[in-house]
Amino acid sequence: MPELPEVETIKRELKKSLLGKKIAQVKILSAKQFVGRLDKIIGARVIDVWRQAKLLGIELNNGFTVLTHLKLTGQLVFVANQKTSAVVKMPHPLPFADNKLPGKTTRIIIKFEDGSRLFFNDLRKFGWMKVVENRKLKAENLLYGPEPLEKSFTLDYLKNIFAKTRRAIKIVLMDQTKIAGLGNIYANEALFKAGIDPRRPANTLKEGEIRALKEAIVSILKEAIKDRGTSAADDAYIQVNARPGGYQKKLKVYQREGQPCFRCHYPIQRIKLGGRSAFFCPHCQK
DNA sequence: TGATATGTTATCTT
DNA sequence: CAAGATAACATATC
Repeated sequence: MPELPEVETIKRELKKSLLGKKIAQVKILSAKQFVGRLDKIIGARVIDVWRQAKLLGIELNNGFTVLTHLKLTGQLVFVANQKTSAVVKMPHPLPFADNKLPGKTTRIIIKFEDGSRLFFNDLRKFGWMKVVENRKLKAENLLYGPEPLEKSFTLDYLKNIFAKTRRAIKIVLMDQTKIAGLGNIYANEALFKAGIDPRRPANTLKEGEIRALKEAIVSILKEAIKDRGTSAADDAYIQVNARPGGYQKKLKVYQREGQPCFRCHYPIQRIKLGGRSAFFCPHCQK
């Protein structure tokens, strides 16, 4: 599912594809997933594409931004200008989208003046697109903690937030108001790399463990971005060109229940934490 | 067939 | 009241 590295990958590709393009038409096939005034974006040009946490912003030249959250199963696929607007057959299998564009999970289509199209597919309809005036974006920004790949993500900050709660460390890692962009895949992977049991109350972590965890988060996210994200089993995530990412080959614990730990060969366990699956090695993670 | 998975938010509980 | 826990959302898959 799209977490920080996946949304970052989408952002980089979209920026290359969309900069300067003028929105000509928007087809909304699932009304509840498009929020705000459509007339505010027709005729506007894309001047920037940015990411905060798992949120994507497409900034226009008229003071408005199209915010997008992919939630669990959202996909953004860009198809360059074609002569006709007929259905596109994709060269690579498209998870949950019928391998056609538009497909049965296509919810919104943004058409640009040059004939190119951006398809927003979403099997489960949890994702959304929202037209927001730039000056109202600050309210959205306040919802998120520091970005793990920016300077504000310091050891002192982590020591501080962990000391204040006895919630399980994995739940704190996935709390977007504390740290921006970590979801189930990378929270599990980072805890394995740092050798920390996901159930540990956050306020019991020692300074050395927090340092190791911080280092694990940063190195794993960087590596996953380099590999253009994780397209795990039954996962909707694909790149803007519809190809899968590559980091699923490097997963150490996520979706590996019952398989041997790469470090000690003990079977990886799966438990429920806060209603979500936690994968870990009981032997290597204390 | 009914449980399961998933990120976020709304709502309930402690 | 605030922190923490849980339900709700949609829908294909097993």
